[in-house]
Amino acid sequence: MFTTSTRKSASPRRPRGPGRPAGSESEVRDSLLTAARTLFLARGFASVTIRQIAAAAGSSPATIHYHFGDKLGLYRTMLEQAFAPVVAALRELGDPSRADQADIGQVVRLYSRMLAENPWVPSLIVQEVLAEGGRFREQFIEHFAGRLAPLFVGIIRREQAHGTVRSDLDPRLAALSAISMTVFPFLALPVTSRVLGLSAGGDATERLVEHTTRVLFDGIRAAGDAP
Amino acid sequence: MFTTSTRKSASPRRPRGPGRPAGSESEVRDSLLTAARTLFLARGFASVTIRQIAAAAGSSPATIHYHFGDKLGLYRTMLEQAFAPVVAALRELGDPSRADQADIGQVVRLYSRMLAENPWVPSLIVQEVLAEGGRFREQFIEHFAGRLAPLFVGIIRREQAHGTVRSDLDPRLAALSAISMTVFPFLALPVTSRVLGLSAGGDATERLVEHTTRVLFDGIRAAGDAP
DNA sequence: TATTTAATCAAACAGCCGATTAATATAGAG
DNA sequence: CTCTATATTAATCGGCTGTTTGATTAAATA
Repeated sequence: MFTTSTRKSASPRRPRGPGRPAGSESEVRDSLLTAARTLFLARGFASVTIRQIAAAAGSSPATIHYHFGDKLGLYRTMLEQAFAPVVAALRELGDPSRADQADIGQVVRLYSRMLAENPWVPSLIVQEVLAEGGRFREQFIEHFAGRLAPLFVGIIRREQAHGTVRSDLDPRLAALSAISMTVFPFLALPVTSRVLGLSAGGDATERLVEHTTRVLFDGIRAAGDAP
Repeated sequence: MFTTSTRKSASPRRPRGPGRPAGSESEVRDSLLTAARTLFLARGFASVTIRQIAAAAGSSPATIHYHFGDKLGLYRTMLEQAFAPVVAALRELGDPSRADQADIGQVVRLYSRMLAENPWVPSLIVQEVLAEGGRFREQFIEHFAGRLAPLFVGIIRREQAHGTVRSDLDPRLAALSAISMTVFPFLALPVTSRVLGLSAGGDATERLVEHTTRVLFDGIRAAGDAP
């Protein structure tokens, strides 16, 4: 057997190994972010290891440290990237120039569609916002809930002044009811899909939105029934 | 200095150490369960270590293994004990002899009070039922959601037949709306307390229940407004 | 009283975690 | 062509995890 024991750079295409890879553009960073997105948003920050992410991306833990410093740095970078379109979509909702024209039904519809199109948002809210010790609660309150909740309350107050919403309701509780009916069905989908047979596809979402707005505005009581 | 280097059992009351403790009744098992209850239900199964539980109970990890086999055994035993009163309270609700008399308002009130009186239930639902990989989802569906959801739907169907609930609603979606408005406010309390200034005490709970039933039955639209 | 059984803990174990180091290989600048 | 900067990995580090072992002490039994 002709063994060449000391091949310096004998193989022009190593399958894997240390050293800068051939090719000018680095694709490893992006694939790490993609893998992190999939795993973090499905299973939460704590229960995903950087070894799992590196393996899913076909890379190594040290490369994560090289590009992102540490696990939290990767998480933050991934979150910013994932949230960018959602932030953009919701920013126009908070735009004061059109906020004083929006009605609750429109807000509910917009929010529901956002949740349906980004199924990882409910998962993130459950694992990193509502759960004790969640690593995203502060930012979520500062950037989203803290702005959207007053927006909701403001819209309801305005509609109460216009006479289109009953004035015997606490506007904060009315906002809470609207948010509950809008958000909870997406959080509880893993359970309701099995105990109520509900699904999540585009058609089901539109039916849910229509139902939610109807119940929110008019309730479930039969018309002829006395209050 | 008179040093007695080999005292065999010189101290009749050691503060702590190996060996069977004096006294016929074992209190260590109970204190372990109490500590596990506090820590598990606040922070979830995964992020609590058995060393933390043992330390909080003034015991040792090996004693946990002796009484409960392993970490999951302790968790299960604690859950059964904690859920016993809740199971008992909800069982009478599912009792067929009175289920055909209950109306949705009563169910919402009962469920809300149960959530308010057992603040760890919302925490458990978030961390171990809704979260991906939660260790309680299957049991929760089997013992609770799987029975209560059909109960809800059944009540709504019956009230639709009686003409007290509008018949143009999908009863499953109507049940979902009722559950959403009942449960979500308790799950989201860590957020809503800060962005809406809501609290959780007994008075606030009663106001919330009254508001929820009102919105659920009659909606938020002003009476004079045309649908 | 002698022996077995029950209950407890300190110490150690194997395994996984995030993070670091040192080696290595390419790209690009001078 | 040489040298430095960049990008990557294998191997390792200290630390923490759930679990196990063995010693130790009291209670129960005979």
